[in-house]
Amino acid sequence: MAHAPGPLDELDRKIIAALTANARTSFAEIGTAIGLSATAVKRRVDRMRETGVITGFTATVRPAALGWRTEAYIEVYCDGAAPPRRIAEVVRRYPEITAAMTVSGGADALLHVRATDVEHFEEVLERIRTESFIRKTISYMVLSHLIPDSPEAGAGSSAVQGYGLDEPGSPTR
Amino acid sequence: MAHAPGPLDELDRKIIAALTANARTSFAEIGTAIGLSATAVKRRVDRMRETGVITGFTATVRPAALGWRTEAYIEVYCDGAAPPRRIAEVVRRYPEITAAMTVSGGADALLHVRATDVEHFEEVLERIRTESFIRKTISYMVLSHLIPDSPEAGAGSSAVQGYGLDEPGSPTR
DNA sequence: CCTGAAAGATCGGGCGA
DNA sequence: TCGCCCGATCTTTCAGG
Repeated sequence: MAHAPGPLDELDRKIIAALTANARTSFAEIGTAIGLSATAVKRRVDRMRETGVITGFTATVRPAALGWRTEAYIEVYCDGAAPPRRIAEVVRRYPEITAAMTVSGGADALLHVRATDVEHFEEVLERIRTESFIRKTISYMVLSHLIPDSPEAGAGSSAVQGYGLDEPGSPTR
Repeated sequence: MAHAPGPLDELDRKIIAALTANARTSFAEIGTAIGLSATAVKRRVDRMRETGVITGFTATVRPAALGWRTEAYIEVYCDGAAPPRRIAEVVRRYPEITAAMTVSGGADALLHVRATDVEHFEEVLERIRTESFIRKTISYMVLSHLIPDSPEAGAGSSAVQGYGLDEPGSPTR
Protein backbone atom coordinates (compact mmCIF):
# COMPACT_ATOMS: atom_id res chain seq x y z
CA MET A 1 0.00 0.00 0.00
CA ALA A 2 3.03 2.25 0.23
CA HIS A 3 3.62 4.56 -2.67
CA ALA A 4 7.22 4.86 -3.69
CA PRO A 5 7.33 2.64 -6.75
CA GLY A 6 10.99 3.37 -7.22
CA PRO A 7 12.52 2.47 -10.56
CA LEU A 8 12.31 -1.13 -11.64
CA ASP A 9 15.42 -2.79 -12.94
CA GLU A 10 15.54 -5.42 -15.63
CA LEU A 11 15.33 -8.24 -13.09
CA ASP A 12 12.09 -6.80 -11.74
CA ARG A 13 10.69 -6.65 -15.24
CA LYS A 14 11.60 -10.24 -15.92
CA ILE A 15 9.95 -11.29 -12.70
CA ILE A 16 6.81 -9.43 -13.70
CA ALA A 17 6.89 -11.03 -17.12
CA ALA A 18 7.16 -14.47 -15.55
CA LEU A 19 4.34 -13.83 -13.10
CA THR A 20 1.99 -12.33 -15.66
CA ALA A 21 2.62 -15.35 -17.87
CA ASN A 22 1.87 -17.67 -14.96
CA ALA A 23 1.10 -16.29 -11.54
CA ARG A 24 1.76 -19.64 -9.93
CA THR A 25 5.33 -19.98 -11.14
CA SER A 26 7.51 -20.80 -8.16
CA PHE A 27 10.05 -18.26 -6.96
CA ALA A 28 12.73 -20.91 -7.37
CA GLU A 29 11.92 -21.41 -11.03
CA ILE A 30 11.88 -17.69 -11.72
CA GLY A 31 15.15 -17.43 -9.85
CA THR A 32 17.00 -19.99 -11.94
CA ALA A 33 15.60 -18.39 -15.08
CA ILE A 34 16.97 -14.96 -14.28
CA GLY A 35 19.97 -15.89 -12.17
CA LEU A 36 18.73 -15.12 -8.68
CA SER A 37 17.94 -17.17 -5.61
CA ALA A 38 14.33 -17.96 -4.76
CA THR A 39 14.67 -15.82 -1.65
CA ALA A 40 15.79 -12.80 -3.63
CA VAL A 41 12.91 -13.24 -6.04
CA LYS A 42 10.42 -13.43 -3.21
CA ARG A 43 11.82 -10.29 -1.64
CA ARG A 44 11.50 -8.39 -4.90
CA VAL A 45 7.95 -9.60 -5.38
CA ASP A 46 7.07 -8.60 -1.84
CA ARG A 47 8.52 -5.17 -2.44
CA MET A 48 6.64 -4.73 -5.71
CA ARG A 49 3.40 -5.66 -4.00
CA GLU A 50 4.25 -3.29 -1.17
CA THR A 51 4.80 -0.41 -3.56
CA GLY A 52 1.76 -1.19 -5.65
CA VAL A 53 3.55 -2.22 -8.82
CA ILE A 54 2.03 -5.67 -8.58
CA THR A 55 -1.54 -5.31 -7.38
CA GLY A 56 -2.48 -8.94 -7.12
CA PHE A 57 -2.63 -12.38 -8.63
CA THR A 58 -5.72 -13.64 -10.34
CA ALA A 59 -7.02 -16.57 -12.29
CA THR A 60 -8.26 -15.74 -15.75
CA VAL A 61 -11.57 -17.34 -16.55
CA ARG A 62 -13.52 -17.72 -19.75
CA PRO A 63 -16.59 -15.66 -18.88
CA ALA A 64 -18.86 -17.78 -21.04
CA ALA A 65 -18.05 -20.75 -18.86
CA LEU A 66 -19.56 -18.90 -15.93
CA GLY A 67 -22.65 -17.93 -17.82
CA TRP A 68 -21.62 -14.44 -18.99
CA ARG A 69 -22.16 -14.80 -22.68
CA THR A 70 -22.94 -11.22 -23.64
CA GLU A 71 -20.57 -8.29 -23.55
CA ALA A 72 -20.98 -4.65 -24.47
CA TYR A 73 -19.56 -1.18 -24.14
CA ILE A 74 -21.87 1.69 -23.33
CA GLU A 75 -21.07 5.32 -23.99
CA VAL A 76 -22.81 7.47 -21.44
CA TYR A 77 -23.76 11.09 -21.99
CA CYS A 78 -24.62 13.01 -18.86
CA ASP A 79 -26.64 16.08 -18.01
CA GLY A 80 -24.73 19.33 -17.61
CA ALA A 81 -22.37 18.94 -14.70
CA ALA A 82 -21.72 15.25 -14.48
CA PRO A 83 -19.67 14.76 -11.34
CA PRO A 84 -17.49 11.67 -11.75
CA ARG A 85 -18.05 10.87 -8.09
CA ARG A 86 -21.78 10.61 -8.61
CA ILE A 87 -21.33 8.36 -11.62
CA ALA A 88 -18.92 6.17 -9.70
CA GLU A 89 -21.40 5.67 -6.86
CA VAL A 90 -24.15 4.62 -9.22
CA VAL A 91 -21.96 2.43 -11.36
CA ARG A 92 -20.72 0.48 -8.38
CA ARG A 93 -24.23 -0.69 -7.68
CA TYR A 94 -24.30 -2.73 -10.88
CA PRO A 95 -22.53 -6.06 -10.67
CA GLU A 96 -22.84 -6.27 -14.45
CA ILE A 97 -20.60 -3.24 -14.91
CA THR A 98 -17.07 -4.62 -14.86
CA ALA A 99 -15.28 -1.44 -15.82
CA ALA A 100 -16.18 2.23 -15.92
CA MET A 101 -14.14 5.26 -16.79
CA THR A 102 -14.48 8.87 -17.71
CA VAL A 103 -13.29 9.68 -21.20
CA SER A 104 -12.52 12.61 -23.40
CA GLY A 105 -14.49 13.02 -26.59
CA GLY A 106 -18.21 12.98 -27.14
CA ALA A 107 -19.22 10.81 -24.24
CA ASP A 108 -18.72 11.50 -20.56
CA ALA A 109 -18.14 7.93 -19.50
CA LEU A 110 -17.56 4.51 -20.98
CA LEU A 111 -18.92 1.41 -19.31
CA HIS A 112 -18.01 -2.21 -19.89
CA VAL A 113 -20.89 -4.54 -19.19
CA ARG A 114 -21.27 -8.28 -18.99
CA ALA A 115 -24.63 -9.99 -19.04
CA THR A 116 -25.82 -13.54 -19.33
CA ASP A 117 -27.63 -12.94 -22.60
CA VAL A 118 -29.18 -10.22 -24.71
CA GLU A 119 -32.36 -10.12 -22.64
CA HIS A 120 -30.35 -9.59 -19.50
CA PHE A 121 -28.31 -6.90 -21.21
CA GLU A 122 -31.40 -5.05 -22.31
CA GLU A 123 -32.72 -5.14 -18.78
CA VAL A 124 -29.46 -3.73 -17.41
CA LEU A 125 -29.37 -1.05 -20.06
CA GLU A 126 -32.87 0.07 -19.22
CA ARG A 127 -32.01 0.24 -15.55
CA ILE A 128 -28.94 2.33 -16.33
CA ARG A 129 -30.90 4.69 -18.54
CA THR A 130 -33.29 5.52 -15.73
CA GLU A 131 -30.47 6.87 -13.59
CA SER A 132 -31.23 10.53 -12.99
CA PHE A 133 -28.24 12.24 -14.57
CA ILE A 134 -28.02 10.18 -17.73
CA ARG A 135 -29.13 11.91 -20.89
CA LYS A 136 -28.23 9.41 -23.57
CA THR A 137 -26.41 6.14 -24.11
CA ILE A 138 -24.91 4.43 -27.11
CA SER A 139 -24.26 0.71 -26.94
CA TYR A 140 -21.74 -1.39 -28.75
CA MET A 141 -22.33 -5.09 -28.46
CA VAL A 142 -19.13 -7.06 -28.69
CA LEU A 143 -19.38 -9.54 -31.54
CA SER A 144 -16.01 -11.25 -31.48
CA HIS A 145 -12.57 -10.73 -30.08
CA LEU A 146 -9.83 -10.17 -32.63
CA ILE A 147 -7.03 -10.88 -30.19
CA PRO A 148 -7.36 -14.32 -28.63
CA ASP A 149 -6.14 -13.20 -25.25
CA SER A 150 -7.18 -9.67 -24.55
CA PRO A 151 -5.34 -8.87 -21.37
CA GLU A 152 -6.78 -5.63 -20.23
CA ALA A 153 -6.13 -6.88 -16.76
CA GLY A 154 -4.93 -4.26 -14.43
CA ALA A 155 -6.79 -1.60 -16.31
CA GLY A 156 -7.26 0.12 -13.01
CA SER A 157 -5.29 -1.43 -10.23
CA SER A 158 -6.96 -4.78 -10.06
CA ALA A 159 -6.45 -7.07 -7.15
CA VAL A 160 -9.73 -8.84 -6.66
CA GLN A 161 -12.10 -9.90 -9.36
CA GLY A 162 -14.99 -11.89 -8.15
CA TYR A 163 -17.39 -11.93 -11.02
CA GLY A 164 -18.61 -15.43 -10.83
CA LEU A 165 -20.95 -15.61 -7.91
CA ASP A 166 -22.86 -12.42 -8.54
CA GLU A 167 -25.63 -13.51 -10.77
CA PRO A 168 -25.63 -16.24 -13.36
CA GLY A 169 -26.14 -19.71 -12.18
CA SER A 170 -26.16 -21.38 -15.53
CA PRO A 171 -22.86 -22.76 -16.76
CA THR A 172 -22.08 -23.73 -20.29
CA ARG A 173 -24.33 -26.76 -20.33
CA MET B 1 -7.48 -27.69 -24.35
CA ALA B 2 -10.36 -30.12 -24.47
CA HIS B 3 -13.77 -28.61 -24.95
CA ALA B 4 -16.46 -30.08 -22.83
CA PRO B 5 -16.82 -27.52 -20.07
CA GLY B 6 -19.44 -29.61 -18.37
CA PRO B 7 -21.57 -27.94 -15.72
CA LEU B 8 -19.80 -26.38 -12.75
CA ASP B 9 -21.10 -27.11 -9.30
CA GLU B 10 -20.98 -24.76 -6.36
CA LEU B 11 -17.63 -26.12 -5.21
CA ASP B 12 -16.12 -25.30 -8.59
CA ARG B 13 -17.46 -21.78 -8.37
CA LYS B 14 -16.01 -21.28 -4.91
CA ILE B 15 -12.64 -22.51 -6.13
CA ILE B 16 -12.80 -20.05 -9.01
CA ALA B 17 -13.75 -17.26 -6.64
CA ALA B 18 -10.81 -18.09 -4.41
CA LEU B 19 -8.36 -18.24 -7.29
CA THR B 20 -9.57 -15.04 -8.94
CA ALA B 21 -9.23 -13.30 -5.59
CA ASN B 22 -5.71 -14.63 -5.24
CA ALA B 23 -4.24 -16.94 -7.81
CA ARG B 24 -1.51 -18.05 -5.45
CA THR B 25 -3.85 -19.37 -2.78
CA SER B 26 -2.76 -22.90 -1.92
CA PHE B 27 -5.00 -25.80 -2.76
CA ALA B 28 -4.82 -26.81 0.87
CA GLU B 29 -6.19 -23.49 2.04
CA ILE B 30 -8.97 -23.51 -0.52
CA GLY B 31 -9.74 -27.04 0.54
CA THR B 32 -10.19 -26.26 4.21
CA ALA B 33 -12.29 -23.23 3.27
CA ILE B 34 -14.76 -25.22 1.23
CA GLY B 35 -14.51 -28.58 2.95
CA LEU B 36 -12.43 -30.56 0.49
CA SER B 37 -8.99 -32.09 0.54
CA ALA B 38 -6.14 -30.36 -1.28
CA THR B 39 -6.03 -33.29 -3.67
CA ALA B 40 -9.65 -32.85 -4.62
CA VAL B 41 -9.19 -29.14 -5.15
CA LYS B 42 -6.19 -29.73 -7.39
CA ARG B 43 -8.07 -32.27 -9.43
CA ARG B 44 -10.94 -29.85 -9.99
CA VAL B 45 -8.58 -27.03 -10.93
CA ASP B 46 -6.74 -29.33 -13.33
CA ARG B 47 -10.03 -30.30 -14.90
CA MET B 48 -11.18 -26.71 -15.25
CA ARG B 49 -7.92 -25.77 -16.92
CA GLU B 50 -8.25 -28.81 -19.12
CA THR B 51 -11.72 -27.81 -20.24
CA GLY B 52 -10.85 -24.16 -20.71
CA VAL B 53 -12.93 -22.76 -17.88
CA ILE B 54 -9.79 -21.44 -16.22
CA THR B 55 -7.49 -20.13 -18.91
CA GLY B 56 -4.53 -19.18 -16.82
CA PHE B 57 -3.12 -17.40 -13.80
CA THR B 58 -1.68 -13.95 -14.06
CA ALA B 59 -0.26 -11.17 -11.97
CA THR B 60 -2.12 -7.90 -12.16
CA VAL B 61 0.16 -4.94 -12.56
CA ARG B 62 -0.42 -1.23 -12.35
CA PRO B 63 0.35 -0.25 -15.94
CA ALA B 64 1.65 3.16 -14.94
CA ALA B 65 4.38 1.47 -12.94
CA LEU B 66 5.65 -0.09 -16.14
CA GLY B 67 5.57 3.14 -18.05
CA TRP B 68 2.13 2.83 -19.69
CA ARG B 69 0.55 6.04 -18.54
CA THR B 70 -1.85 6.69 -21.39
CA GLU B 71 -4.91 4.66 -22.28
CA ALA B 72 -7.54 5.05 -24.94
CA TYR B 73 -10.30 3.34 -26.87
CA ILE B 74 -10.46 3.75 -30.62
CA GLU B 75 -13.55 3.16 -32.71
CA VAL B 76 -12.55 1.98 -36.14
CA TYR B 77 -14.66 2.44 -39.25
CA CYS B 78 -13.64 0.30 -42.18
CA ASP B 79 -14.05 0.45 -45.92
CA GLY B 80 -16.88 -1.55 -47.43
CA ALA B 81 -16.20 -5.18 -46.75
CA ALA B 82 -14.08 -5.19 -43.62
CA PRO B 83 -13.05 -8.79 -43.10
CA PRO B 84 -12.48 -9.39 -39.40
CA ARG B 85 -9.58 -11.68 -40.28
CA ARG B 86 -7.76 -8.86 -42.03
CA ILE B 87 -8.31 -6.52 -39.13
CA ALA B 88 -7.06 -9.15 -36.71
CA GLU B 89 -3.85 -9.65 -38.64
CA VAL B 90 -3.08 -5.96 -38.67
CA VAL B 91 -4.07 -5.39 -35.10
CA ARG B 92 -1.78 -8.13 -33.86
CA ARG B 93 1.21 -6.23 -35.19
CA TYR B 94 0.69 -3.45 -32.65
CA PRO B 95 2.02 -4.21 -29.20
CA GLU B 96 0.17 -1.12 -27.99
CA ILE B 97 -3.18 -2.66 -28.87
CA THR B 98 -4.13 -4.71 -25.83
CA ALA B 99 -7.63 -5.62 -26.91
CA ALA B 100 -9.53 -5.56 -30.17
CA MET B 101 -13.01 -6.66 -31.02
CA THR B 102 -15.67 -6.33 -33.66
CA VAL B 103 -18.79 -4.56 -32.48
CA SER B 104 -22.30 -3.86 -33.53
CA GLY B 105 -23.33 -0.26 -33.95
CA GLY B 106 -21.70 2.53 -35.87
CA ALA B 107 -18.14 1.33 -35.72
CA ASP B 108 -16.74 -1.90 -37.14
CA ALA B 109 -14.18 -2.49 -34.44
CA LEU B 110 -13.16 -1.21 -31.05
CA LEU B 111 -9.51 -1.12 -30.02
CA HIS B 112 -8.04 -0.70 -26.58
CA VAL B 113 -4.64 0.96 -26.68
CA ARG B 114 -1.96 1.64 -24.13
CA ALA B 115 0.86 4.08 -24.74
CA THR B 116 3.57 5.62 -22.66
CA ASP B 117 2.28 9.15 -23.09
CA VAL B 118 0.15 11.30 -25.35
CA GLU B 119 2.92 11.72 -27.91
CA HIS B 120 3.31 8.00 -28.16
CA PHE B 121 -0.42 7.56 -28.48
CA GLU B 122 -0.61 10.08 -31.28
CA GLU B 123 2.16 8.25 -33.10
CA VAL B 124 0.33 4.93 -32.73
CA LEU B 125 -2.94 6.45 -33.87
CA GLU B 126 -1.33 7.86 -36.99
CA ARG B 127 0.20 4.51 -37.79
CA ILE B 128 -3.16 2.82 -37.39
CA ARG B 129 -4.89 5.37 -39.58
CA THR B 130 -2.56 4.62 -42.46
CA GLU B 131 -3.70 1.00 -42.56
CA SER B 132 -5.27 0.44 -45.93
CA PHE B 133 -8.81 -0.53 -45.02
CA ILE B 134 -9.44 2.06 -42.33
CA ARG B 135 -11.75 4.89 -43.29
CA LYS B 136 -12.16 6.75 -40.03
CA THR B 137 -11.33 6.53 -36.34
CA ILE B 138 -12.74 8.12 -33.22
CA SER B 139 -10.63 8.14 -30.09
CA TYR B 140 -11.65 8.24 -26.49
CA MET B 141 -8.82 8.98 -24.12
CA VAL B 142 -9.37 7.43 -20.73
CA LEU B 143 -9.29 10.13 -18.08
CA SER B 144 -9.95 8.24 -14.87
CA HIS B 145 -11.26 4.89 -13.77
CA LEU B 146 -14.50 4.97 -11.81
CA ILE B 147 -14.11 1.47 -10.48
CA PRO B 148 -10.86 1.02 -8.57
CA ASP B 149 -10.29 -2.50 -9.75
CA SER B 150 -11.56 -3.02 -13.24
CA PRO B 151 -11.26 -6.75 -13.76
CA GLU B 152 -11.91 -7.27 -17.41
CA ALA B 153 -9.32 -9.98 -17.23
CA GLY B 154 -10.19 -12.94 -19.31
CA ALA B 155 -12.14 -10.84 -21.71
CA GLY B 156 -11.13 -13.25 -24.41
CA SER B 157 -9.54 -16.34 -23.06
CA SER B 158 -6.47 -14.84 -21.54
CA ALA B 159 -3.60 -16.98 -20.45
CA VAL B 160 -0.56 -14.94 -21.15
CA GLN B 161 -0.25 -11.23 -20.85
CA GLY B 162 3.21 -9.97 -21.43
CA TYR B 163 2.88 -6.26 -21.83
CA GLY B 164 5.86 -5.10 -19.95
CA LEU B 165 8.85 -5.83 -22.07
CA ASP B 166 7.45 -4.67 -25.36
CA GLU B 167 8.32 -1.05 -25.46
CA PRO B 168 8.59 1.35 -22.59
CA GLY B 169 11.81 1.31 -20.70
CA SER B 170 10.98 4.13 -18.37
CA PRO B 171 9.55 3.17 -15.00
CA THR B 172 7.63 5.46 -12.70
CA ARG B 173 10.44 7.75 -11.64
C1' DC C 1 -16.17 -38.82 -6.93
C1' DC C 2 -13.58 -38.68 -2.75
C1' DT C 3 -9.65 -39.30 1.27
C1' DG C 4 -5.14 -40.23 3.15
C1' DA C 5 -0.17 -41.10 2.98
C1' DA C 6 4.43 -40.13 1.41
C1' DA C 7 8.31 -38.03 -1.33
C1' DG C 8 9.94 -34.04 -3.12
C1' DA C 9 9.48 -29.08 -3.84
C1' DT C 10 8.35 -24.61 -2.09
C1' DC C 11 7.71 -21.06 1.25
C1' DG C 12 9.16 -17.75 4.50
C1' DG C 13 11.92 -16.24 8.35
C1' DG C 14 16.57 -15.66 10.38
C1' DC C 15 21.39 -14.83 9.89
C1' DG C 16 25.79 -13.38 8.02
C1' DA C 17 28.45 -11.31 3.89
C1' DT D 1 21.13 -5.78 -1.47
C1' DC D 2 22.27 -10.78 -1.77
C1' DG D 3 22.73 -16.16 -0.73
C1' DC D 4 22.40 -20.03 2.41
C1' DC D 5 20.09 -22.74 5.95
C1' DC D 6 15.99 -24.97 7.98
C1' DG D 7 11.39 -26.11 9.83
C1' DA D 8 6.71 -25.80 8.28
C1' DT D 9 3.74 -26.05 4.53
C1' DC D 10 2.35 -27.24 -0.03
C1' DT D 11 2.26 -30.02 -4.36
C1' DT D 12 1.63 -34.12 -6.72
C1' DT D 13 1.33 -38.96 -7.36
C1' DC D 14 -0.36 -43.31 -5.90
C1' DA D 15 -3.25 -46.63 -3.48
C1' DG D 16 -7.72 -47.54 -1.86
C1' DG D 17 -12.93 -46.74 -0.65
